Amino acid sequence: MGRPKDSEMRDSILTAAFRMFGERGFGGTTIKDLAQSLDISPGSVYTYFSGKEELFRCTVEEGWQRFLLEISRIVTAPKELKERFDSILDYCFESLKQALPLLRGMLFDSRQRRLLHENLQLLCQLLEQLIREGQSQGLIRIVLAEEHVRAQIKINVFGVLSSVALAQDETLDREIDVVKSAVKHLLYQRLKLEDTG
Amino acid sequence: MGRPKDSEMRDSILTAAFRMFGERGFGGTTIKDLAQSLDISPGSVYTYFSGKEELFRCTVEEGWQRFLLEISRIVTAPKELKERFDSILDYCFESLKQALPLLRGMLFDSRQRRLLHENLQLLCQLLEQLIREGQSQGLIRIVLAEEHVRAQIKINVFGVLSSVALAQDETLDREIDVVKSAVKHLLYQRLKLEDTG
Amino acid sequence: MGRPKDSEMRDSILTAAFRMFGERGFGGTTIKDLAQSLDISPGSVYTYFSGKEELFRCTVEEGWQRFLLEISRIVTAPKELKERFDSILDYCFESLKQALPLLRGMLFDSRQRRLLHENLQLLCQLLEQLIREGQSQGLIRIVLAEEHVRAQIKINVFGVLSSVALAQDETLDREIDVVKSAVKHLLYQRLKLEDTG
Amino acid sequence: MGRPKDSEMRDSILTAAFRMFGERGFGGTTIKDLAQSLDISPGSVYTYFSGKEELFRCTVEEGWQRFLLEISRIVTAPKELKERFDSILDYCFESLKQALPLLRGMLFDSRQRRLLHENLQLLCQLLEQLIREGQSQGLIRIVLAEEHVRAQIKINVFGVLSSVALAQDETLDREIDVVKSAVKHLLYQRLKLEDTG
DNA sequence: TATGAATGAGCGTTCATTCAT
DNA sequence: GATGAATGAACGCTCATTCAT
Repeated sequence: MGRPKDSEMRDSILTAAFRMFGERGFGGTTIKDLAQSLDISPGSVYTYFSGKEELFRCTVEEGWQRFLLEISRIVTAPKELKERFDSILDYCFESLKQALPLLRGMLFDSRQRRLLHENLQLLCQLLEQLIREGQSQGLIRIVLAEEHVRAQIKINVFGVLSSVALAQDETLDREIDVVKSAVKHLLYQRLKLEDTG
Repeated sequence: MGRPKDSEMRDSILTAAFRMFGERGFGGTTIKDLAQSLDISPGSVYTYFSGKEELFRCTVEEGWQRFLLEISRIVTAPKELKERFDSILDYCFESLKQALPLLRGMLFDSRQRRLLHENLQLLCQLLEQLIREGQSQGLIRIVLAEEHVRAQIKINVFGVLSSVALAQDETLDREIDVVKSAVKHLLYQRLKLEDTG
Repeated sequence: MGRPKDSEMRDSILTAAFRMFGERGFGGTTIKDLAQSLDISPGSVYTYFSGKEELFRCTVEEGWQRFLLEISRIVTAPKELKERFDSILDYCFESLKQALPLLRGMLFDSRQRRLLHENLQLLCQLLEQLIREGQSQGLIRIVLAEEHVRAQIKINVFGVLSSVALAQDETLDREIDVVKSAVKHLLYQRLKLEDTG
Repeated sequence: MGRPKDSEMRDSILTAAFRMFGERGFGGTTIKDLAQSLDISPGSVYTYFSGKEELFRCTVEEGWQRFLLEISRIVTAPKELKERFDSILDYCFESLKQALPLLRGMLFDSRQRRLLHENLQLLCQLLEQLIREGQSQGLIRIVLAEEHVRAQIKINVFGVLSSVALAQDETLDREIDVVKSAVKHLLYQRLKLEDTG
């Protein structure tokens, strides 16, 4: 009996792809280099994925689906608004840290632009839902036109992502901390919540 | 042989490169296609630039230098703070519209990450300078820690750029209008300025 | 390890190879597909054959040997000349129908040229033997130089094979009928035999 | 000015392709080997042909068109029937000698089967036209059903081609002579023409 | 200077073959 | 014996770069 075509190697490839696509982008990543980094042969990649594009898509989709599902879970949880905001902030920045290579990979290839935009929009919608709830509970300090609220959410979400994604690796952790802290302040100001961070 | 200066051809190449890098990204642009669009031979490109990478770098740098110089000029102009903010907003969004292809080219290629980050940081610094001036004049409503101000500038600058860059072409103009309007509102709130936009 | 003899598996592989080489040619047939069609693993093929080339050679040889043995049996059977010619025609065209895929496989791969030529020559020799017998019995209408007889046999044998092999699949059955009928007429003319077909 | 993209190199490639496709078939010919045989780089082939398939098609089509045009010219020439038959025989076998590599290339790749069959059918039609003329002039000894005449032409044309194409190179010239002589005899018998060959 | 045909390293991908299980 | 995941050489093809003209 040959070795099982189970998920061990497949996961190894996804992990390595996750890192390499992030470091070099889609175009900058070659199957040969990817295989070499795993000490396997280029051909082996094709045992688990039908091609480079599919490998990228799998790498991306799995992560986003898990992420958005969790955010959705937090948004609809039967908890205080503040607690949910805190959870989301924590989870988002934790995920950002972990998924950064892949997010860079998406940012760095135009073919993935639509995919990234759509997934970020879904995140914005979930956040907007939470903010609307806050407004209806009278917790939102400043009332803006719906369009402006939406735009500010978007600018902040995209801004956090891109400012972190474009940061140099040496300053990455500090960048994330600073950005997270700033977002928290902004949020608490807007929501009349006390800053406990 | 060095690069001939003051050459019209060099500028033509930069202009065509600006457009093509933006439309197709770095990897999607071939020297042959670029040359064909100018009715010159591929070899001629190498008379003015040592290679594709340098051409990209030059295309980017020239644009950014012009842009940052103008911003700097506005920041230090002997005018009311509000007027200078308005000018900057107008000029930034106008430039964003025009330079979007190239900005996407930078965003979509990991090799250009550092370059884009550095230039955006320079823009942030100029904006921060203006805001500090507003603070010292007592025009800033809410006083934040220096670090938070800096982070919020960055998030907004990067957020504006990336939300526009990732937008689909069909919704681009509307996206820019909405984002610009939202940024203006935010700014005027913070600066105790009256919204006249 | 050598080839196991008397193995059912070996025969199964040869049968499947016969069909697949014919349908897709040598280059178009992959060991993996062949194995899949038999619900065995690619590696198992190598238990019975040392490689793809040997498998092809074996597939071809076995068929030809069976075919030529039967032709030889008919030629030397103690029957009327006409009856033997009729039997040969029937058997040849029946075999042509069945073996066509493989014959195409041989025709469509230059590596098999010699093999095909040799086997067709053997068939020609058997037919010539029969015709010589007819000549010696005074049944042949026109006496040609030995060389011309041999050449005409060859042209007809090769012509029948290649005109059928090159026919499109939709017109194949009709092509075979027409060619067989024409060959029969020719033969009966030459042999002063009555056409009863 | 660079070197002209004129027909010299293109013709060299066609000539080399003609030989190599013939020797090894389509699948057996690699662009790298082809280029090496010409002492050029693989990439250069793509300066003149968009790919391997197009190169093959060009190699084939050019030859066949020239050939069929000449046959057509002979068939319709204002000359004696016998003279035209002689010319055709001479030209066909001369062409066969010269084009053999390519014909083998077509025979040895199933993708080209239809192309070869169609072109051979066109040749058969031209020959049939000539034979019909002979019949109407009362020069044909034996009258067969139209279908049988057509089939016999086809068998002979395909038979000549394939018996020569499958011959080993060492016996090629002799094979061609013998086959040509046999065809001539057959033809003269049928046409009540005197054999002067 | 300008040219553009020639170059050749390197790409994604295929598949006959091997060998640890 | 049978397995099938792993292998890696080789494929067709691309395109940044060079250099004879």
